[in-house]
Amino acid sequence: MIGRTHYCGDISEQLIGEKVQLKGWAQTRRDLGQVIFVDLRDRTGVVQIVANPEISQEALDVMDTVRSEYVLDVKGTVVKRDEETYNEKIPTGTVEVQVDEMTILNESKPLPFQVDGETDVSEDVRLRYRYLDLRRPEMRDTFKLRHKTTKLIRDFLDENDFLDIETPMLTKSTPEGARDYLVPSRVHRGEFYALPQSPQLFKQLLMVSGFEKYFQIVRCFRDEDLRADRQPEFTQVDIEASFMEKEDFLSMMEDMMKKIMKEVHDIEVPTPFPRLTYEEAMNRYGSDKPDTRFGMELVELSDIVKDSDFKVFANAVKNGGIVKGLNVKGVADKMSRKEIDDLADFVAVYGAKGLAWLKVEEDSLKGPIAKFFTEEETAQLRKALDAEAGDLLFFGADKKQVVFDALGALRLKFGKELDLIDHSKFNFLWVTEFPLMEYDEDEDRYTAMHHPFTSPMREDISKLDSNPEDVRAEAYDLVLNGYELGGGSQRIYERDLQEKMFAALGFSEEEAREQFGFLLEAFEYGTPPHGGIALGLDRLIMILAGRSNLRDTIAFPKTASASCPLTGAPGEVSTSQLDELNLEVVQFEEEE
RNA sequence: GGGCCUGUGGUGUAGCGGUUAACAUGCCUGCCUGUCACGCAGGAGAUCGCGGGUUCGAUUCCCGUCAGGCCCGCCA
Repeated sequence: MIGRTHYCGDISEQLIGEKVQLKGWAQTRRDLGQVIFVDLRDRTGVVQIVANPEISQEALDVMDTVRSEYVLDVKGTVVKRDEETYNEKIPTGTVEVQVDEMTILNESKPLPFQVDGETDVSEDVRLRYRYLDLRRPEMRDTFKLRHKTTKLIRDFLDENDFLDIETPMLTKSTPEGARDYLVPSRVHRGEFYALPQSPQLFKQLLMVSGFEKYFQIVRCFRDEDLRADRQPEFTQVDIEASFMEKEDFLSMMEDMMKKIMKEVHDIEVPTPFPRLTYEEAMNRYGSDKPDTRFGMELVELSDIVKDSDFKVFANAVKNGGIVKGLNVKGVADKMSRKEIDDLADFVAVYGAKGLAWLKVEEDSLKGPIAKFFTEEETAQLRKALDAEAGDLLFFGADKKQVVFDALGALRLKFGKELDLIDHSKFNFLWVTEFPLMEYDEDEDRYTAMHHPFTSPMREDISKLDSNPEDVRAEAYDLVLNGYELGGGSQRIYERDLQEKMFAALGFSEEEAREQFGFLLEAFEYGTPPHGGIALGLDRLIMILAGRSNLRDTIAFPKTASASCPLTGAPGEVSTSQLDELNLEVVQFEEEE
């Protein structure tokens, strides 16, 4: 090591008596007059250094001027502490370094917030001074974990013959999918590059190229509104393989996740991962990314209530919708009428027009809608919902999607609030058999749920023309603890099937050529069967690090409005820059 | 695009139609040879996000706006 003999975190009882040289930051100073302690921190940890006049008056005088976050160069001797002065809170707490000689390499202004303390600082301030925020051990550890994970992924894929190949950041805008970030071209006036939403098309071209196994840990960009688990630029582990059977591919991905869990958390994740079809996931959890760390599944009740006197239920079924129930165990007496009524507002954001409920008593159901049900219906409801006295039952009756969304969200809300979630669990699962396409009412056509190159399941191909919404895709999402970690699919590689797909999506051959011509052309030159997946690395790290905020896993993230408090991005540019690009900023006014 | 929440010394919070705007921590000065979130004594530090309105009087109530957060739409 140059300039230092050890890292702070390495100082241990093995080194007692040795002269060491350390460099780092002064975390806290405790000045007792004739003896001064400083906790010296580097990226490995903290060790106490001590100065007193018996060792060196000069060092003591320097220590006297040290303040928080001064950068120090310390030479001294490792000594064992008296037993009654051990500090059990730090790994180096049984030893300390007696300072012979100390240089202040740099000073620090008083900090906008304390680096050593808890995270009781607003995120706004943390992001403005991100470089200080990142000094906090908790943050440092997250990025060590991130490095370790990406290294594991690279090593694993390398061992499995995958090649890391880069793809362009400046590429062509395609109309499908998310909104693109655009980059104006100076050379080609009036034209724009787009930053990639993912390297999807390029990785398929690399399959045509014959690389057979490709991966990349790559930045992707989507200009859509943000969420706690969404950033405008994010990192994908992008993987594609030729000639691999789907089952082999999924099992390899399972091995990769298994290895990560073993190395990072020393947890044995059982493989193969459980699988749910999309339909089953929606029916049981009201979500295509179910959190299976707790039960409380949705219960199908349409058949029981389809002829009931409660018109809301009966009509929902009559109009092609469904009725589902959710049994929240044992809370009937813990929730006030107002708390229950407020839940109607909670589900309203998902389009639910109300939230029916019943309290379960020893031999009856109680609540405003109880009177509508016959004895037989009541008995069937109790049985279907496994209702016991003290339970609170909620019902959703509407179009399928509304019921799924509303009850799915309600289930998660109760799961969290009733503390039903075992946070030591890592529940991986595959969700399969997604619909190939969904109807887009705005555009009045079907759009690909994944993307237009996702292969339909063989047995559903015949339905492409007649019942496109019933065609299932050869696609799979990897879900962990209620987060979608990533999604992939087997791709279409046969020309006639691709044409059928485009036709089902309402593309003419010319339109398809126009938008994806280069890929279609490539597909005419010997395309191997292939498929792959893209995993959200930031989300994976977020879950591994036990965070609920994606920003904590990204060194320099953006705020919810996609700006950067540290750099001030985005910002205006000079008129000469605009001139070069042949761009003009028009005055924007509120539109009607 | 829509909804909800937040904005008070550097930081984190309290507060109220009329206050000397409170507390903790940090900062500065002094004292202290075993602290470890050291302690003790003293001190400095706030146009209460910004603009407008209501009012005799607004940090407090109302409207707008900006910034941040969460959610729906959007996004795989």
